[in-house]
Amino acid sequence: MATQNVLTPQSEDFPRWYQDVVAKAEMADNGPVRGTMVIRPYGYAIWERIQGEIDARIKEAGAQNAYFPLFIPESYLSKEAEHVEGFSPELAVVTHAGGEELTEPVVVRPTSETVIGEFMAKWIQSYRDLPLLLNQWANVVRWELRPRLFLRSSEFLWQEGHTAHATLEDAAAYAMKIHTEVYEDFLNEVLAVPTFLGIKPPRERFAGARNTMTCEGMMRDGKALQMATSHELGQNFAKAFDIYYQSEEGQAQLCYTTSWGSSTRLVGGLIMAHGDDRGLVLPPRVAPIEVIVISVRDEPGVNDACETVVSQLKAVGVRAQLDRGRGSFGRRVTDWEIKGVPLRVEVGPRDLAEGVVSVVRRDSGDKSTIGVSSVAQEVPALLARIQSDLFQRAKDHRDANTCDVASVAQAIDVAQTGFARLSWDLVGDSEEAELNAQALTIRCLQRGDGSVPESELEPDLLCIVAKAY
RNA sequence: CGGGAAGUAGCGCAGCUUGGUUAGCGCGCCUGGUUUGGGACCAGGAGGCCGCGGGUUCGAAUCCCGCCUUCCCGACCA
Repeated sequence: MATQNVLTPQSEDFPRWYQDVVAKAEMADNGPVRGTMVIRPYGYAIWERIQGEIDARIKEAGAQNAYFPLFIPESYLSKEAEHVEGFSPELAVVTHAGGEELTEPVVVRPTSETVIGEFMAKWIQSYRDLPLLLNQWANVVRWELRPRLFLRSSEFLWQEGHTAHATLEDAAAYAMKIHTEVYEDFLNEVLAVPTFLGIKPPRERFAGARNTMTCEGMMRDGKALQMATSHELGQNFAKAFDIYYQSEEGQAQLCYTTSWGSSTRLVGGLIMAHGDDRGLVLPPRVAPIEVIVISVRDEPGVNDACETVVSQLKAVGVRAQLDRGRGSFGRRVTDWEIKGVPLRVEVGPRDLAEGVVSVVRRDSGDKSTIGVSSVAQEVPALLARIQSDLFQRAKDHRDANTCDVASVAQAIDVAQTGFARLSWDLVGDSEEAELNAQALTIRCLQRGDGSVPESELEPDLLCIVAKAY
């Protein structure tokens, strides 16, 4: 029987394909309140793997986890002028509680610079208290105008790091450290998504920051997605919240702070960076199930062999799960493909008679047989291969769809289907407005060698222009 | 929030123009049986405030008004 489309093909309607995958892979549902999201177990399992990998890197970078309240006094937001201006339009504000009107409304945090700043001021006395390196895993609320599951929901889950330092140089170096050693490393090594690192042009900066860094990934449709961000906040928040320390010389000095975050949007990016017309394609390192072992027939000899294979895989640390045959074989295969399980092991009587099992890669569809006794040896290597092939495939796709251009007009043309890279000198205010009018944005600024500049004023910078999610 | 489209069973849709008995179809779901190497088949069955509220009418899924939600394109954004 011919395989037919279970999902809308990407080429026909990419946004529709995305929604089909989210629904059919059982990742998430819309919540009852506009813009909210119910994350289903399979989607949440992916998020938990993302959390684990990012959390380990954050701790390796020296930050500690803490937790701050969901509710923030409205007055805190107003303490930093740009910050309040940036976030006011999308705040959810609680005016009534306990059956009474509150004397001061409280906002549901859209981000936590303000509360954390308040407590940093309390906790920091001396230069010996610096740097103070904090992170929290939390939910935040931003009343978005156009929500999309995972990519932009009114409430989302994220980690937000907040640090205070004695000097600008130290703060800048730490923000960069997080950007490369946590975010870039995670995106490349775990999500298998190559990214362009750079700084945001002034107009796209975080509200209250003096510099915003970004990791921009390319989706299968050529659009950009900001996958993580790090901000140097200078002394803006330190001034607003009186974050002072006493220096070695006994002087009161203002701190320099940073903040940095990554969210459940990463799940959306993961879907769009690797997925194909058959559904999700998960890199093994984020896959809750790396290997699905399918019994072709629900009969004792086959089932016993399946269990042996699963336990051998688990013994070498592979996340393997058994699908014992209930329902048709084709149906089960299709379901696991939609869910993006990287490797499928098919165990059936014909193969077993020859002492082998069939192994099929989700990413390439390549099918091979391996001896039952060598499964535990060969599968981990195969998974590693899939991981690196997926990264390479994503990189090839990105590079093939990134073009150097010499004018804004060419950039507008190229950025319809990919990234355009051009000299930042060519883009003034009116050119930027021209791009924006075409639904294009400057995703980031880079040096010629692809490294991250310190400011937009450096000479000879390049900018990457694209449509974005 | 502006422009467009749409809300009828879990999902996808027909019916509405021209109001009229018990509102249909496909997939899915349940039961039994036969199946299982790429979305199986047969038989039986369950499941509906036709998005919400109001109006017109003897009578509304159908006509009118308001609202809500979802999707697409913008502005905002992780």
